[in-house]
Amino acid sequence: MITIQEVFSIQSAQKFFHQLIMLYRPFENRLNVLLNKHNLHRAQWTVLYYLYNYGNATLVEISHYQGVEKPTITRTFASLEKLGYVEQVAGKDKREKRMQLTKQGRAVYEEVRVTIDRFEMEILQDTSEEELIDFIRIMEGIKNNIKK
Amino acid sequence: MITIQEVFSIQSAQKFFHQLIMLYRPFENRLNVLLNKHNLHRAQWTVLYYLYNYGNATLVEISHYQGVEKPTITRTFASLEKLGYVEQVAGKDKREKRMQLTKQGRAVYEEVRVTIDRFEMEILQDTSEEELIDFIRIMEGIKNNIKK
DNA sequence: GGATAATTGTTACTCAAGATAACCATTATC
DNA sequence: GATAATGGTTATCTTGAGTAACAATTATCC
Repeated sequence: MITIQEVFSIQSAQKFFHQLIMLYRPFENRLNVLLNKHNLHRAQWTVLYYLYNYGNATLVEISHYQGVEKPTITRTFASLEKLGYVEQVAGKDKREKRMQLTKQGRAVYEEVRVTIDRFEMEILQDTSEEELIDFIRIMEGIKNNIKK
Repeated sequence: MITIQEVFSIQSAQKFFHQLIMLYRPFENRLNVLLNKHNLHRAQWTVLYYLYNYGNATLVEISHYQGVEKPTITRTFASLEKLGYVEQVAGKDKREKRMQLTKQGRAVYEEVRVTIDRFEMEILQDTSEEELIDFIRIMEGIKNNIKK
């Protein structure tokens, strides 16, 4: 039984999904332009973000968090290690490869952070704090529904 | 001069951006799983969406709309043409290559639409119509700010 | 306590989707 | 009519992801 209310919802949902897709690509483009100036890419940046905010992590942790497969993170770790931005920490296992930011990695993160913050403020200039908080809450809910 | 209010905003903005990135990837994964059942990918689907809702379009139109370069759309058009989902329409130019959905293309769109709608409803189940509409409005604003 | 299962990570290979650069036709403009 | 702009293509490269198969280590279960 389809009600008028549900019909409206389907249309809004369609529009929402389409907007999300259409928003993401130009957003990632702009982000990558900023990151390229620091010889970084989006995938590396998200790992730096995680390590900066959560201390250290294993490959499996990050791959779960980001919803990608393990080999993807293996490569990202390897590239960040090569750049000297991350290093290994002893885990409780011989299997575990626990990573954390190096001093240089933290410095780079903070440097790039300034650029990204400026970009964020530019993009979100018309958005109020309240809207942003609502937005974040909704996104978290959606993310949980996706992972189910 | 940084006020407390602005400091909060920066933190919200950081979180917002991170959530957007973290949301998008699993979302695209799930979407692609659905689309793969119909031998489609996200990039093709967005073109089908555009043509279904806007009638017909040139390569340049779509590349502007999606914020990607022309060669990307050349390939997407080519693959959709090969599948028999789109066809050329006469434009006002000999240069223009104006595309529209074929009968089959429209049928496929509508068929896939049902699957996608179900997915959308599942993901957005906790979100109200009002929140959705707010969300769409904010995303449109952000998209405009990005394109500047 | 030892066989089996699970976990952590890697390597090799493939693919989607995008970018850039250089180019050809065609149409506009000066 | 020469030059610039527009629409589109081709060739080549890169990022970032996936799958499959595997090795090493640790947990579990009989």
